[in-house]
Amino acid sequence: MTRLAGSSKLLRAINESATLALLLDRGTLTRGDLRELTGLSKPTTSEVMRRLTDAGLAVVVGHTSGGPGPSAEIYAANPAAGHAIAISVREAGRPHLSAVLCDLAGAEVARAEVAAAADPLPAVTGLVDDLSRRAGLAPGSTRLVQLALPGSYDPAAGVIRHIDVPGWDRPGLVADLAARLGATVAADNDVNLAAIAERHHGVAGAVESFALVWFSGGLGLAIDLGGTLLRGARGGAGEIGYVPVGLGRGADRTDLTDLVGGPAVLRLAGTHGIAAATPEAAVAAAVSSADAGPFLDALAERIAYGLAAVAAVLDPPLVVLAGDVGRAGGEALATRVTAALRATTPLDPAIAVTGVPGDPVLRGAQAAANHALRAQIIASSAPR
Amino acid sequence: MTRLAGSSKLLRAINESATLALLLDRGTLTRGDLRELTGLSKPTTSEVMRRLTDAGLAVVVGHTSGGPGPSAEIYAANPAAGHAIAISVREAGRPHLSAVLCDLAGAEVARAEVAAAADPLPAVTGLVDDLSRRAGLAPGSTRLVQLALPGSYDPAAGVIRHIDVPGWDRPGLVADLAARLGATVAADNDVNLAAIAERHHGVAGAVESFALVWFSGGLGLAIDLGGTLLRGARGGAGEIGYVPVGLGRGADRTDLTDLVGGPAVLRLAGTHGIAAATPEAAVAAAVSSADAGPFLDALAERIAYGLAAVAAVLDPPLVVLAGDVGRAGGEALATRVTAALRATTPLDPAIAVTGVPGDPVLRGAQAAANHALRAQIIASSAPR
DNA sequence: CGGAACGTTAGGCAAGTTGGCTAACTATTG
DNA sequence: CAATAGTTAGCCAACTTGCCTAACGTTCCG
Repeated sequence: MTRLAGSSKLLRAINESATLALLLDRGTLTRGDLRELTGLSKPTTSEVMRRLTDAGLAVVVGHTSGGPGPSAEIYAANPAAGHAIAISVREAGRPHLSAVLCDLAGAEVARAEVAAAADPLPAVTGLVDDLSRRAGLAPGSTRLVQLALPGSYDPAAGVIRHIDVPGWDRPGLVADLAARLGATVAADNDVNLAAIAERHHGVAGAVESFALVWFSGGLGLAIDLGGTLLRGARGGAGEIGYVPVGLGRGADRTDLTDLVGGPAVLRLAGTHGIAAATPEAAVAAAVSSADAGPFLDALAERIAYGLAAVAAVLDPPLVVLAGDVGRAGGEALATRVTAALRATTPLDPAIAVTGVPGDPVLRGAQAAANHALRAQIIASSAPR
Repeated sequence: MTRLAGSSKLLRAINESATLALLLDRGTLTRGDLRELTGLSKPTTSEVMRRLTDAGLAVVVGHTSGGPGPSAEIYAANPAAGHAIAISVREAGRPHLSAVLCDLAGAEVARAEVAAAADPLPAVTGLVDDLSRRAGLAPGSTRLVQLALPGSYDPAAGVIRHIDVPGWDRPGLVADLAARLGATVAADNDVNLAAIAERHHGVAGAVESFALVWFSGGLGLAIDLGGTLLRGARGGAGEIGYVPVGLGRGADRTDLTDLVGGPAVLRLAGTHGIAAATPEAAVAAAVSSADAGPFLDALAERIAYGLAAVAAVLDPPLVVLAGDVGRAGGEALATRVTAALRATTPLDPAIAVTGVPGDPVLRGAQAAANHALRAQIIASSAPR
């Protein structure tokens, strides 16, 4: 609980934050709208807007017309009041960075892709400077950088774990980046950010909670509980590759990675006479061919096994199949998984295919960056 | 986000709530302490305390002495400002209710146990009236009733699911109770409430999050994430009895209940030559005997299998073994489970035995009731 | 059909209310 | 006597109510 107490300054700060938050949420509002939404009086609303525009946080974007009376000014949060950069990091032979610079309104201002050098520090700072210059921003005016990582970030220890990209596992890297950039640097798992994209741009817009299963070379799970992501003790929640299958021990031991990890999917495709270079290609081939039902059925059964364990622990109303393999499987795979799950357990979450177009990880990072930037701007409008 | 805006009245409400919350949290405080904690000035602190005492929410409980200057008044939240009742419901041949009435400070005022009639409505109202009368409270002065149920409550549908106690599955029962009692009625799963007890009185006081596994006749899991419990889409989170074991289908299918449910534990004990009437008796016998290692090892291995699935999804820093069987197993079982888990998975949550004495469900319900009552009182001190 | 009157709405200004702060003062106790 | 608890008085900041002006669309009469 926020234990706040204070005097008139606090009141002013509260009212300004509330007004700015409304502008950010709803886009454009007139003074009259704000008056109704905040419950404040006309003079106060005017004063608050005067302060917000003076501070460069709000701008007049138009005038009403058509009705009786004078035209009212339409306000919006100033899109240029802050900028954030989302960076997706992945390993593709060498470190590869995709980045988007967007403004406070969430609009994309600049975009870049680089095959980076080994040392992350100059790679990221160079990318940030490049984007800022191309967007015509003063260097250092980016207030927030969101990293999407193929690993898990432990903020308590300040270290990125389980990451295969060289140089990125150095302790203190995130803090060093923040110091060098003069910006807040947030870091999160790529699958978690894909889940954020799913909530903003995909099929999970309306649900209270959902779980997103990421099938690709690796295997991952993101758990969204009412809009906040579950991260676990050391950022390790959702490592469902370790879910055990059967009671085997030692060499006999089997886990979910052995069942539906990338190599396992390729092997399964092979036993059904489907040869492909990647698991997603194998699944795509199966979906488009006429007689590949048995392969998909077998794969769905394995996926359903993993989902049964997840559903028994979390009981999510919706499970989204994502990642290259999940997307390639499409509705054909989703309906088979649903059937397999219903046949084996009494739990019945809805199963859907990801609805995010393009690069879900970068889109999710962009959404997360924008969200954090808004929170930062709202908080900064209320000093102390 | 609470989007609040307002005038001086809001300020006063904020300051009063903050002060009352501090009193509830810290027990006893002088005006000077409050001044320091809230940052308010001397006259304002006096005014706030005058209002709180006038409203009967705070009382003077003593005076400082020893230092120079006049003695300062020591304030506390008025324990009699509100009362709550915790009721644990279970099936024992016939419906059985255990109840505790406690005041705002959390102190027990009265206690009752009844083997109740079939209809829950008169049983509960009778119990509440009886406790109130014995505590010398005016009828209807109890503002909050917390129910602990061997089932899951779906607040959206207003129905208690998966409950074996006759009469308690009637739709609308909780709302009817609230109307008849003129009080807020909260309902929660008994294992969830045992987890709350574990946080307040047991071994989970300091951790950020933990999972509590309940071994008894049935099998349950409570997930505490930073003090809030995960409940799932339809209150079904933690139904780990459904976690599948191996890829069998149909009659061949095995789940965790078949492995570590009460009957399964009894059977396992039997194969190791231990005969007992209940699973907890079997485990207790094994722990106290010298040569029952093999049984405990086998049981620990099965438990570790279930925990591996839970840990892969949630990555909790701590797992507490609770319920009759978990408590009977004690440290002997916990160390074996730890070893078995380390041997099979790379995940390494700490494993501990429940540290809650007495009836953990009722204690947890009492803690939950007290917490909700405090929130209610704080909220009611800030009108609108 | 054109223009003036009317009603409606945006926004500003002035006076009044509320709540909290500072500073000075009184009272109390080791 | 020195230090501290608590009160009183006056001030300030922020919000509200009520009223005013100006702008705009509509309507109605000449």
